[in-house]
Amino acid sequence: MELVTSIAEEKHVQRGSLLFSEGMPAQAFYVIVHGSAKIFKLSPEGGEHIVHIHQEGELIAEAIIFEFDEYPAYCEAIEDMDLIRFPKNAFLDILRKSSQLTLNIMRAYSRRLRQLINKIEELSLHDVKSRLAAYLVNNSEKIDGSLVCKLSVTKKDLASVLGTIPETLSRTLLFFRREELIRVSKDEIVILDLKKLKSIGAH
Amino acid sequence: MELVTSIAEEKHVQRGSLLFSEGMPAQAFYVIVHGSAKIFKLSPEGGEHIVHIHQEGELIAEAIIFEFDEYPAYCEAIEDMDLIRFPKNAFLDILRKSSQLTLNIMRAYSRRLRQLINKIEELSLHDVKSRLAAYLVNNSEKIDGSLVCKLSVTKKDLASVLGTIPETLSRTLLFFRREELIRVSKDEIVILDLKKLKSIGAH
DNA sequence: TGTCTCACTTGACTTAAGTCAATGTGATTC
DNA sequence: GAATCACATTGACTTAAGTCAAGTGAGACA
Repeated sequence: MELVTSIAEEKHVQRGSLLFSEGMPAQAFYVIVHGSAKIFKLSPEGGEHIVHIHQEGELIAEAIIFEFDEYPAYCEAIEDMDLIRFPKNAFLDILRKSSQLTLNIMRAYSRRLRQLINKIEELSLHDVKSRLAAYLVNNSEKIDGSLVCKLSVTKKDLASVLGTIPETLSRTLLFFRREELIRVSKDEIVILDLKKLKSIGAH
Repeated sequence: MELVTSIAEEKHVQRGSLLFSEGMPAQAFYVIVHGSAKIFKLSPEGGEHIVHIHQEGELIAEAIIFEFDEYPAYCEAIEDMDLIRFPKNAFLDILRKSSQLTLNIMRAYSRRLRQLINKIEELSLHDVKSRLAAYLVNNSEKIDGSLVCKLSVTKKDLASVLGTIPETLSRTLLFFRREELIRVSKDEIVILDLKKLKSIGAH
């Protein structure tokens, strides 16, 4: 583990700028010390689709260790980020010797795999109403008696995470509001009827 | 590696029967020696969505090594299968000692991750026409001068792989036929205009 | 050989969700 | 405080793709 620290470098990325672009030579992966970032793909028409949003403490692009010569997507800072950078080749050398470390990374892989499989299930099996309902249920926390879903990203980004567009998200939120399932304020959504949301989320 | 062989067991599964079901205790993962299988999820209405189709030589459910106590999806044999079964706990013990093996497994993980990310991109960024076109382009092989996509699965299953339904697949194939991009026979599709298909696939 | 059963196809209809366009809102900057 | 800019909302319209239903074709099995 000391070896790992010895190859690590600090890095800072400002909100709105790219950590890497799709197609760039992939020479390093990162851990977020502070801040957040979105991983996204661009459609030929320029529409972006967010594959994942990374928060503090998470690994970014660790898949490049084995598989990729180029980054397979874009990564843009949502907030200013402090990062630790791990050069790929130096890291691989260490991996060959260590064992517990590889186990930890594999655990991270497994988790990511599960998330992706769930996401595929959502996209192909459920409509936007269900996807939003499931998101709200899974991302809410109890704050003095009521369930609240903090909007850590803009609605535009949330739409992209859900595999839709801002207009549709807006309309779906409106629908939920009219049904009195939620109450929406600037940066949070209060859940009024968890049971109904859950049943919509399960479709 | 001899250790690994020592914990392995043979297993046979007949076409149409389940290797495991979603929610079953996950005590082992498998390698396909012969045959093929589909990994799928069920919607509440009973519709199935195929997440992946595994062929000879591939690992099945290796993600359960770390992450899952229960299988996260269904697995059904498409053809009769000969398998090698690896009990999870015995395998984990070996992993802790070996290093090259973990590297190989991680490489498999990375590959799977990339496939899933591509699939998410496809589902959320592209329509059925593009998805089918991309599938045909990526799954065809040159057989005496002409590009052919062997249908190793039924059209029903192919539809599910593409995140759609048989009716829509049928119509889309009809559309491609009318445009003279492909010629469809019982169990294979001949590609007549690769360039146009590619441009549709890229959307 | 017929019939049973699937897989597949095709048609008519419906609908979820996207596009385009207009307008509103809230934060930042000069 | 006015101006700007991106995000957000809402309306009118379009369309891809799903549902439902009817019909075709081909292999399996008695």
